[in-house]
Amino acid sequence: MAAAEVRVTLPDGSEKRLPVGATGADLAQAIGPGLAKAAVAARVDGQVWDLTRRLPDGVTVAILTERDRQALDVLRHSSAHVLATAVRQLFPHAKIGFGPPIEDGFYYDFEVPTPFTPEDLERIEAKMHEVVRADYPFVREEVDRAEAKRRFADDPLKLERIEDLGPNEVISVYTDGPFVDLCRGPHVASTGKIKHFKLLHAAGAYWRGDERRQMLQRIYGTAWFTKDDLEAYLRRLEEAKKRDHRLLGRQLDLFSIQEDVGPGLIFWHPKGAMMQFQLRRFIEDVILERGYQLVYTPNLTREELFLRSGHLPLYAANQFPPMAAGEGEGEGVHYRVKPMNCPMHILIYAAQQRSYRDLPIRLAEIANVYRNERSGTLHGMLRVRGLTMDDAHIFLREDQIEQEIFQLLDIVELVLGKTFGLSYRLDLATRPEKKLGTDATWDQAERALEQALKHRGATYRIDQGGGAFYGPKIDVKFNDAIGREWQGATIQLDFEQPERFQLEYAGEDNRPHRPVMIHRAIYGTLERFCGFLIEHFAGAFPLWLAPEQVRVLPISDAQIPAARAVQQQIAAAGLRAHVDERNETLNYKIRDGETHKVPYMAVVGQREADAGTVAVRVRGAGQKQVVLPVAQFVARLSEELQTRALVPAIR
RNA sequence: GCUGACGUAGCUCAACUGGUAGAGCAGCUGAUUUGUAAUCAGCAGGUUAAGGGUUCGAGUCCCUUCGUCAGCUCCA
Repeated sequence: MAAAEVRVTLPDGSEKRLPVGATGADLAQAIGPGLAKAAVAARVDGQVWDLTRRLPDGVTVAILTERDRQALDVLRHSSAHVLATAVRQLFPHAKIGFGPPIEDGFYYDFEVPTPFTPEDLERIEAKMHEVVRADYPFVREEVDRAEAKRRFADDPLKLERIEDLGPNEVISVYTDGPFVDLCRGPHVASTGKIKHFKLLHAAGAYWRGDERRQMLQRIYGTAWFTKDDLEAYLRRLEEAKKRDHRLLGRQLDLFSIQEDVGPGLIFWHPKGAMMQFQLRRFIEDVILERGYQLVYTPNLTREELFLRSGHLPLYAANQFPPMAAGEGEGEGVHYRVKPMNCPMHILIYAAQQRSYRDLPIRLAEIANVYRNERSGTLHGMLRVRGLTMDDAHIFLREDQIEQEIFQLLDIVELVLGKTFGLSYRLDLATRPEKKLGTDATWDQAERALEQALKHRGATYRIDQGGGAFYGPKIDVKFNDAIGREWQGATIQLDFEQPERFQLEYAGEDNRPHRPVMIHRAIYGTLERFCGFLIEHFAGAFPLWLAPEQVRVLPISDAQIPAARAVQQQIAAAGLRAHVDERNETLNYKIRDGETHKVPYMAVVGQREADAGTVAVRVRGAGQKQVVLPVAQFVARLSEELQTRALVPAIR
């Protein structure tokens, strides 16, 4: 009888009849015992539900198992509740904030009088294991607003949350054993499902991310379905630690930050500077072939320039304060260090009359700019105050925007995709709250970028409110060798500054027209990109970037002259090589070369000296060695260098 | 900027409840002349981040400043 049944559709399109009141768990059981065992949650008409909720008639249901990413989020969300359960037992007066799943785990925010110590975390984790062993079911209840307020009368943060819920929202409450939380859900069936987790660290976090509100104490943890996954994740954290560019930067003598000079200011040591030089040279070649022109502009300017550009009202917090002019100049004259190059390049554009025939005009400058980043945000080379941008500003007609975006995406593909072998994705970042210009120009600019992306056939995501203050942008996000996401390249469209500077070009109609501007960077900044490269390659750079490409190792002093001759042949081919003439054993020199991640070591013993060969040791390849005539060795390396190969030519 | 933790030799780390700063690696010197991831010995190296305070006595306790780290926020 139909009234006693509900009908649900499965993902394969088939239909299943269940008794009224059947839950997701019942459905899984009806499909098969294996699925019932593996089931974590149900996706009901696209929404993830607890397995214990009753299925309405006519819905489409998919049973989520450990293989579904959404199931992992459910597990982590439940883990956050287990964390809160444990914290409430150990700290009964802790007020509870939010506890969502995140990228690789979960967190929960608590308001407590004193921050959690590492010892607290150990105790909390132990208590969590007790909660798991107790295997409390997660019980969902729907309550009305008055009831919700009554239940959370002692939790001001939750009360605030309840106030913010819309009038028609269903208020649900989940209970696991002793712990009750206001929560949308869903959850796993019981706390016993959570087995493989670990608390990672605690840190302060503002309530609702607002720095004017009180600071809560956030505990981060990670949780996985299997022990292997958990261990793999913890290994990944270890791996990330080993790749830390601050550590490798010191070990490989690439860069330093000097307390005497100030935070966020990078000293590029000779080896790091060589990398920067190679990166610069590469990108300059690429853009010069594509119609760009190099310019150099001052680091300082009268601050009126930034008033005119619109920086001062909206960007002053990120700029260093003004400095007075020298003696003899007017009292009121103040200078600023530049945080961006755009106004400078605009002045070059405006320095002469421009014709529609000249456009696009592409002005590029790899220049230092300085931004007064908040001290707490600074981080090695990845977030600095002195930035070397591979910057360019393109002045063009509106009808040229699309073509130019295509060219820029081509450059991104050439540099990030082809040369560095990175996979990346595109974000379209739209107008932020603090912005210049009218909604009409923003509409126009956002539409232009979106059109270009669509016509290109590119896939992209929308980053709502992520744009620059003067215009929307396409941000390029790429992944490194261990799966982390980075941002560098950016393409920004700007209708605003041409307006503010009254830029013009003479059109075909012999009348003045306003050009559009594109701001773009491919590496982003050389600091961040270099920091990324260090972590991505774990310091083992491809040959073309490696500061030291070949180390020639004489086995004893007797082979030093032969080794020097080899070094000269290598250097003559444009490769960076040096001879390790130190009075040490071969083993020592090899260990030193490996720890410094030199791509090739060329061992010269008496046999090689006599035969005109080298015994080549490839970085990381262990004892395996290839004996080659010097000329052949040099030829193979030259090829590897020219092609900017990512894998060694000799293996 | 905010919250918390931290700051000892170039690097990694020691130094009991306050009692004269110590080791390994790196560096220098010498011996050794080495065949694929550390040869041996000796020497040198520090106003314990800076400044102030408490104390007979401070690396250790207190205050201020600077910096670093984990986050929040922000972002190339």
